[in-house]
Amino acid sequence: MLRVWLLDASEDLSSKIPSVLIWAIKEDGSRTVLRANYYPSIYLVGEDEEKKVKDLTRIFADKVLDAELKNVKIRGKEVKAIKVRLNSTEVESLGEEISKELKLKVYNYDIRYTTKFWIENRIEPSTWYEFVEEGTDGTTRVDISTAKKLDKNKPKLKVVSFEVIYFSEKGTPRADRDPIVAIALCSNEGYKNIIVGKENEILSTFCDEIMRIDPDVIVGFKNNQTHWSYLLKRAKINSVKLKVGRNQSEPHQSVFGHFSIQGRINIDLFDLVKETPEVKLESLEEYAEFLNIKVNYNTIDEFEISERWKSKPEEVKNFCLGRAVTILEIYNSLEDYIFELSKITSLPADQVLATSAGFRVESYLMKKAEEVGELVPERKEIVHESYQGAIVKAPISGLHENVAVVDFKSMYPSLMIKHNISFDTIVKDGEQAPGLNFGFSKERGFLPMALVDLIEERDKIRKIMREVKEGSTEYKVLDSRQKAIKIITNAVYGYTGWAGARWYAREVAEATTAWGRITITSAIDKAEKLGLSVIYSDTDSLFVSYKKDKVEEFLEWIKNELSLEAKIDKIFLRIIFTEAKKKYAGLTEDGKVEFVGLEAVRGDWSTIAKEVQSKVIERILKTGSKDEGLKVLNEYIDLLRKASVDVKKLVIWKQITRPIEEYEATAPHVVVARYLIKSGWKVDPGDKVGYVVVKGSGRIYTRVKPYFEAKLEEIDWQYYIENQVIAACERILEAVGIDVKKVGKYKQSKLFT
DNA sequence: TGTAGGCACACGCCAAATCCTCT
DNA sequence: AGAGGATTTGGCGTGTGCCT
Repeated sequence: MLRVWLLDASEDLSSKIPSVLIWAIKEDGSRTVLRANYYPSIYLVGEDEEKKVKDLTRIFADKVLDAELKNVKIRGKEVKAIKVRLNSTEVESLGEEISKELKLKVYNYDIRYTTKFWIENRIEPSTWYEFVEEGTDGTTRVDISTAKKLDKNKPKLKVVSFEVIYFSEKGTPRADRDPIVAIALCSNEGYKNIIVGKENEILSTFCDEIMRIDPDVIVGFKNNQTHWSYLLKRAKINSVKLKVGRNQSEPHQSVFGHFSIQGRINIDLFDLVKETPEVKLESLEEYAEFLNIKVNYNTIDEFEISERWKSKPEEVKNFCLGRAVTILEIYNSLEDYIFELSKITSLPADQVLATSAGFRVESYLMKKAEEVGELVPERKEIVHESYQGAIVKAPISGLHENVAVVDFKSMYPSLMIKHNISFDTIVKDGEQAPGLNFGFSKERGFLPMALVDLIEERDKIRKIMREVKEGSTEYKVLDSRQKAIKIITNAVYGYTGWAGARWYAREVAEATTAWGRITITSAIDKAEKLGLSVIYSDTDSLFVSYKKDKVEEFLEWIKNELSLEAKIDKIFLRIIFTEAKKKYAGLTEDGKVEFVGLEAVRGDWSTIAKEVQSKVIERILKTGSKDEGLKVLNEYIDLLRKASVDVKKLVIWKQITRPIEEYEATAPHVVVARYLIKSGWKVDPGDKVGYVVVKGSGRIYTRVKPYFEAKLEEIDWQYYIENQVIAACERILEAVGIDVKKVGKYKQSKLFT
């Protein structure tokens, strides 16, 4: 018996029979690689099955191991299918070939061999298993069918973080031209090093150290998008082999720009930043701050890094090493979450972060499909018709006191379960979804089943958590797991309405929102009947005047009459609404001010505008006096008139969302991006461009500059006062009854001419 | 390699309206 | 007074980022 924790799997290219190499950790802590034969299965559906089973084994004798008839389900419908075990890892091309030759519809075929490995064998990555050993041929062979899951804690992984500094005379470093000047390496066993010197030596030392430390995980920031391809290119130029893999191999690009390193897990924290909406500029330092991780170095902007390398290399080295340290610390705080997400989705930790929500849900559903004999439809392009979504009730604008926020608990998943909404339960007769000409049968559907499993699992974990010491390792692992489950649960509804989904079902998404609308509408009516005035409502939440007894009665009614759960999410002592939906700010019982949707939480407003708006609102909420708010605004306007605000606070950041030539309109941020590109900087979709508005006349785009080129003297203060600071505060003050245009003397006065 | 729809808001674009200057 | 260019106005489209 062999007990191992599974790190990753890759196709065994050296084997003649289809096999995988499984990278694993043994109980004694040693690292190992196992070899297992695995014949992937595809399914064929159509006429004349018995005959075609014979044809199959005849025509594709060398490519097919065996074929048998099986009862399976396609979107819930029982069908007979030929299950074919392929004697090949070329699943997709072979599947297509067989399908064409035998004129049968093919299922479970357009999935990568290694992905199928986990799913078909019902093995989860990042988990302990026991296998029966089959012997050894240099590598230990195991029989995958003997896999038995064990409930054991994750072993301690060896982790290395790295950061790279490139030198470029002008603009974004280019791998064909600009050298690497420093690489910082850091391990979770206390190793710390900044490698500098000749480029070929930097590269070989980097490889040597990695091979010596032999980490299970290599973590970086933007390593998929930048570092690995850059390092590979520079290694080639220097005739150095970038040996970092467990087989002395180089990193290789796998699908979708992600890099794989044999036997190790390559993690890019940038993937995590991108899915953290609170982090607006998506920088490492901002992310660290969000996670309450202290940064112990002075940040150097990418635009000045090469400059600084020439003048003060020690500072750059310190920066580089500091970043590596921070990367490691961030990784440490998120490690459990990453591996729990990997388990739930059956996507190796290496890939799970690189994939988006839709693919995580899909991977989870594929796992479930295997359990119940549901076939996996092929991925195909479809035309998506958009459908009606949720209801947002216009708020009663103004300053309110004692407002309770009542939330339905996971409304969409609950409705999908309650009404059995699923792609395999759609029926034209019987009870229909509200306002739609179809409904759902009573027989338990696939999606509700999957959702029930997820919710039950999460409840189970949360129950255990109550008995575990908060802050303990076990608690943290459980918490990571329940968070990972929640993310998958909440994304299932959206998945069904996603055009790229294998199990795309607009009807499912449409019916879910339809029942959602009925639900919230009836809740609003009931609340009003109970004498709770509904100040605002969005999708699954209601803001009501807080009367304890009545709210409790209301929650009871939801439970009994709607068979759904709702709870008081929070109580605002004071709350401000403007006329706009999805925007408000409130003071909670613990004295915190929360901003929702307002400029203060948007990444595309200058810091000064956000700061003034927050301060104005905070003052109003805390004092209850609107005049106090106006006072704050006036103080700040004086500061701006005196030009005594740091340029950094004036930068407006906007994302470039497409290749620059695809823009139709001349937007300020696009003009700046074009200028940057002309100056040798790379601006790709997803990059953020920071600019300031300078003095001049006419269109704004004619007088914008990259933030690092702007001087304080040229700032257009008038713009910042009117279009940023006042713009952000005006609607707020108006909502509480102050007409800034009349009361404020600043709007009309030309300050600089 | 994109979970969904609903929403606000800035600013450019473009044409019509209005203003302004000059004859 | 009227021509004709300059400037303003207002509706609409583009673009971004937020909420649940």
